[in-house]
Amino acid sequence: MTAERWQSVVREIIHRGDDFGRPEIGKGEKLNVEFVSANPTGPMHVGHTRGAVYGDALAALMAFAGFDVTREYYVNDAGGQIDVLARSAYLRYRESLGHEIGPIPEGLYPGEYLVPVGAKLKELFGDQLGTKSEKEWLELVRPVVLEAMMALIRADLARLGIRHDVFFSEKSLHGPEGDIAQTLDWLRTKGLVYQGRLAPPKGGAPRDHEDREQTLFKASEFGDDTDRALVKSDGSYTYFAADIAYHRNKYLRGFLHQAIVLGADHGGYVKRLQAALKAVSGGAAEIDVKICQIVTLLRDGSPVKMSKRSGNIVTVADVVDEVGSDAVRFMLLYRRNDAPLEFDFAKVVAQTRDNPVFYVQYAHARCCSIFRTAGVEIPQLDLSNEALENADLGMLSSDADHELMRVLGTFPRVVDGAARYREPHRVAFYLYELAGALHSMWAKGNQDPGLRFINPGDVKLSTARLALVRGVRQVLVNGLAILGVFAPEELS
RNA sequence: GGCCCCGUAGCUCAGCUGGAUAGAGCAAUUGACUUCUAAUCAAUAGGUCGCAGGUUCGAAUCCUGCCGGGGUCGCCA
Repeated sequence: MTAERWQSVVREIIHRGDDFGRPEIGKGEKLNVEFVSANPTGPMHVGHTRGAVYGDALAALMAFAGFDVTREYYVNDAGGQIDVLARSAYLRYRESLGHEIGPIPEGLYPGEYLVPVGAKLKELFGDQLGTKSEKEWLELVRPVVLEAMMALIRADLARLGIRHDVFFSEKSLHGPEGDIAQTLDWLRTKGLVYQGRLAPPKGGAPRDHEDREQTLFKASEFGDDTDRALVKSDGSYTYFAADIAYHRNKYLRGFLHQAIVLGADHGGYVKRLQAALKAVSGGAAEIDVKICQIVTLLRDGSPVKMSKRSGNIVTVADVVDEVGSDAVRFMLLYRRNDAPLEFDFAKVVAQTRDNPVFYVQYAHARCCSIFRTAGVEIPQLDLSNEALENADLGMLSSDADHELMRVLGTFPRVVDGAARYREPHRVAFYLYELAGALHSMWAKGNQDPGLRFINPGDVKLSTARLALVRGVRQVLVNGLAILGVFAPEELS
């Protein structure tokens, strides 16, 4: 009885192909997944990698589950750090004009990646910037260096196979008629903004607490721990004010479902974000804030020391160049997002069972190899989907057959759970299990020829077994697609 | 001090959305290559699920307290 169910699973896989296992939970509703959103002040470093990969896989998973997904990157191009960046680039500009700049002053970005930006500024402006006031040249330098940094970041994301649909500028929210102003007006009409004082935080050491009257948002009415400041003492908006406007903007664009991927250091930001969206959407929109815990890089068993001051940072590019995008992605996804993770270069490069990436990819390659061999050993075999769907699957009666079919049959449930709880790692673990079941049956075929996938003396059995292998391959393809990991036809 | 995350085999981690004897890989020991690619497989061994209570027919899982590790507590971004 269960055997019949399993057989129907194999048939269903072949029939539905890339759609097999698709959970029907999104119903075409719009979902915005915001991830990475690294500050555009330099290339991406490893710290960003986990959130980038997790966010991308989450987006793919939710798309597979039927959501209309938008991948979004919030560009923090409005803060004081952009001026610091522009000054740093200006220094490189002077350097490219032949001025002696000496060591990069404390507080500016020392990275070599700004050298080409200096040259670009020279190309664009000649020696004219030196004749202008700082206010003037900042205006000219900012957009140039910003674009250059975003180009670096896009290139880093591309290395990981990540592509965002929308790059949303924080700066575009500012201005007298901008979203922030409009949002604050709207909040005022709802009585959610007031002038008041905040009690100093208990314990700890508040660095900058000023007991003064200020413009506050009633975040505590929506579940936050305290009310939050909206305007700085110089009259400009706080980062949070912009963020409220940004999430309202997403809501007004029709995103009733939102997800955002943040690093562990932003854990304290969760409540206020949820409060903000609750307030601006009147409770109509929900945001799922996913926190990625830190990654410890290990080389030869000991942590890789990084120091920003000495410029000794490991970048995304470094890691991808060393181990490859597939290995990086799979290893980072082979762990719950909210658990800390050790990333050991030696293990990630190893092509053994120690490394689940190659184990799973090898399973896919093995499926392909079986089909190549089958075409040679039994030329009269019909390997079309139609023929395999109509194979006599009752021939698949060994324990190994049953185990493999059983694992195949659990794929839809695994994906459904992964999508519901936004946990792509479940798919990664599942693929590992499926790969194991295939490798195991393969090895049994070495002992017992009756368990081989290809039996030249028995076309009927071979057809059934190949239908099974086609099913395994299809599920590996569907799962790897969610993770964004390549499914190779052979390993070289 | 408040809030958040973590504590499961020597190591790295699943299981946490209550169900049956708690799982996998690595490391250790032992076997399988004239193969449908052994980049693989099979077997042995290894655990008071941080501690103590509570809820329940039943707890690694839910609740409370404590211990240990990490993060965070700005008008920064």
